[in-house]
Amino acid sequence: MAVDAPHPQPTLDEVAELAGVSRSVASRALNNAPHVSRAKREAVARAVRQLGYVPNPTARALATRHTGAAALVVAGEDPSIFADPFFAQVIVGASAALEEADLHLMLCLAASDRGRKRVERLLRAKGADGAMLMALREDDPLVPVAEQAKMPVVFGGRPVGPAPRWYVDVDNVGGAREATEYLISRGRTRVAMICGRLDTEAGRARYRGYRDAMLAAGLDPFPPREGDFTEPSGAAAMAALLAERPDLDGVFAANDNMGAGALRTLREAGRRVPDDVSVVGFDDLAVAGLADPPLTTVHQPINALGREMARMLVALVDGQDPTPLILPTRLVTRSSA
Amino acid sequence: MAVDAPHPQPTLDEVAELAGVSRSVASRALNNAPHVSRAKREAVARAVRQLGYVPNPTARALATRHTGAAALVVAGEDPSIFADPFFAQVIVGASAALEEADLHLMLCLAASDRGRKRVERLLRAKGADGAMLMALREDDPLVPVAEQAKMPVVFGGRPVGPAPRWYVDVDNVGGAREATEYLISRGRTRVAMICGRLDTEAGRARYRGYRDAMLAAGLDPFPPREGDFTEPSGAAAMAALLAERPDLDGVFAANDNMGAGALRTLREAGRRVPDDVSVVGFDDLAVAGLADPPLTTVHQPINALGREMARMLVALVDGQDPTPLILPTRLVTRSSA
DNA sequence: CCACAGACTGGAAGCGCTTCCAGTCCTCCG
DNA sequence: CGGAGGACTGGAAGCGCTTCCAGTCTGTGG
Repeated sequence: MAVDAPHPQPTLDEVAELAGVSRSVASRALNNAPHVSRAKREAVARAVRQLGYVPNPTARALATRHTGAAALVVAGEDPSIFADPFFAQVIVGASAALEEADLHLMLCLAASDRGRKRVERLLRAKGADGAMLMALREDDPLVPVAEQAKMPVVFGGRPVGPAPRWYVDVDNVGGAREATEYLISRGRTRVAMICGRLDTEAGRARYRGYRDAMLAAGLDPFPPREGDFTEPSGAAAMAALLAERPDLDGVFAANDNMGAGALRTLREAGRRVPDDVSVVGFDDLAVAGLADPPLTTVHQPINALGREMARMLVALVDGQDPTPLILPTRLVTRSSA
Repeated sequence: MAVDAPHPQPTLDEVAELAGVSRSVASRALNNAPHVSRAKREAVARAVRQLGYVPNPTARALATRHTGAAALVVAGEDPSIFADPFFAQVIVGASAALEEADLHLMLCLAASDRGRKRVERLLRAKGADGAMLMALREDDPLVPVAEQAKMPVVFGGRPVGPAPRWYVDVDNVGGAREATEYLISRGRTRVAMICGRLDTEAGRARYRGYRDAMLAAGLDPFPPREGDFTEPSGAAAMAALLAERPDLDGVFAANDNMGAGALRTLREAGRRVPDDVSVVGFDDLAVAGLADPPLTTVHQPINALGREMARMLVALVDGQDPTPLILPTRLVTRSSA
């Protein structure tokens, strides 16, 4: 039963007074730290209940120098990048892991200049205990910001350039290679690739995997045909590819969205999938299963990506020094190849 | 050029000292408050630059009693509800509006018991300046929590039961009515509905709109056939419906996911869409355009929903008293009906 | 019976910033 | 030329919590 508190928001002092102990003891009791007798511990608990006391996180943060929050910043020059269900899954994973460490999640969409400025402030001012950075592009203005950060930073997906100290990534090269090898194993020899943006490491790595597999099989890799990870860009790339190389018999798309776009173009062009052209995607998002025909694709553990990023960050905040992590991918065969 | 600061993290005191002013003046200069001469203002600015000073948000929060953050909490008993791209769009809208008010976004996925506990703490302890609540179900444990909140709370979508003081919602009834009327106008007379969860207000309202339209046209509304807003549940509901009423010629699905599921079942059952059966969805998410055939659906302004929620919250934090808002929907015709 | 660990305790000093308030210094008007 | 306003200024008191530290109070072994 709630009792009217003297103040709208009771403070630790009032709890201490009601419990008949000093503020120090009350504080220790609250954080169940040692050096508090059983009796006082209970008295404090009682007072807390009676007053409906909840510690003020801000004050605690100021005293402990820990905010109790971790930031997840999603870069990209356009906020709509966040509409990709990929991020939602990362968030679910990260959120669960942070919850275990009792950290809150601050989500920063750093698309605009203003947004980036705010992230910079946050990182330099210790507005959180740590940060996870995702979707950085080549020469992303957030890279120097990350270096200036006054807190640990974990990258989700390596940025282009030298690998950072801490990151979690997915085996993009291996996944792309496997996808391409699969197409080749199905007898495809003229396999094109619709790349993702080549100013992202994922985009590059997936093309590398494709090229490696093609070369290893003694086939000619197609030059990179760049899309921007969206469905329309995949459709457009497919159309261009078809015009240039009408004889192609396989396509590896750097993600499912573009794969779905490719399927649409192929359908409209009257090519049968997989009979005339086989298609493989990457990501294994819902769209892959919904596409027509359902898209064979490279599954990446997105949820785990978020979870491991968060865990790594928690370890760092705890003063440990975790090692980078690369998560495995796996081919999921459906009917498009 | 960065200069080594005396402390790893310079404080306002050091800035003041370097600028040769008192801390009060430095503080005022920083927040460009009045009563600071031009000269000192500049001196402070110079010192800030020289020291690379960034104010500590926590200390500021403690002093001002404003955290500078707003919480967006997504209820639901299963974290995977968040995978619905709907939320990503809300976030993009809310994030942009919060950015304008210079508030950070804390994202709380309150699916687990533990998660709810943390939300409760956050709301009762003033861990943020305000909160936006979404996806509450009937008798959601978060409703009482919201009432105890020591901060303004805006609801995204009315919860079941009495309307809260502040909310932003979409015209679910009107949208559903329009969708149903459209089906009827296309000559459909045996129109079934695949409802969303009826323990949500959106689920109920959309069924109400459907029923209203049917009755107004002198047709018999089907009893509610409940799904849970996912694609498989839509497919299952469609199968059940087909078994029960093989003669149906129209289906209104309470969202696009279920609409897509219905399309799949219809295709597998050999029914032609829209020739044999017309289908209309709700949401106008990407899946609607990607479905086969592309889904006619009720567009709801999801981005605006997030934006307006955030704006309303900002107004409340500023001490204003905004009025609830209901956003209009609009029918988007594609080829499924 | 006394000295001494060791468990408790509470006073006090912060954490870094805002803001009230009493004072100082000008300037301008009557 | 005196005094009333104003514009500035900086000292000091918080915001609510943690934590160091010196002191108190046990109980125990010698």
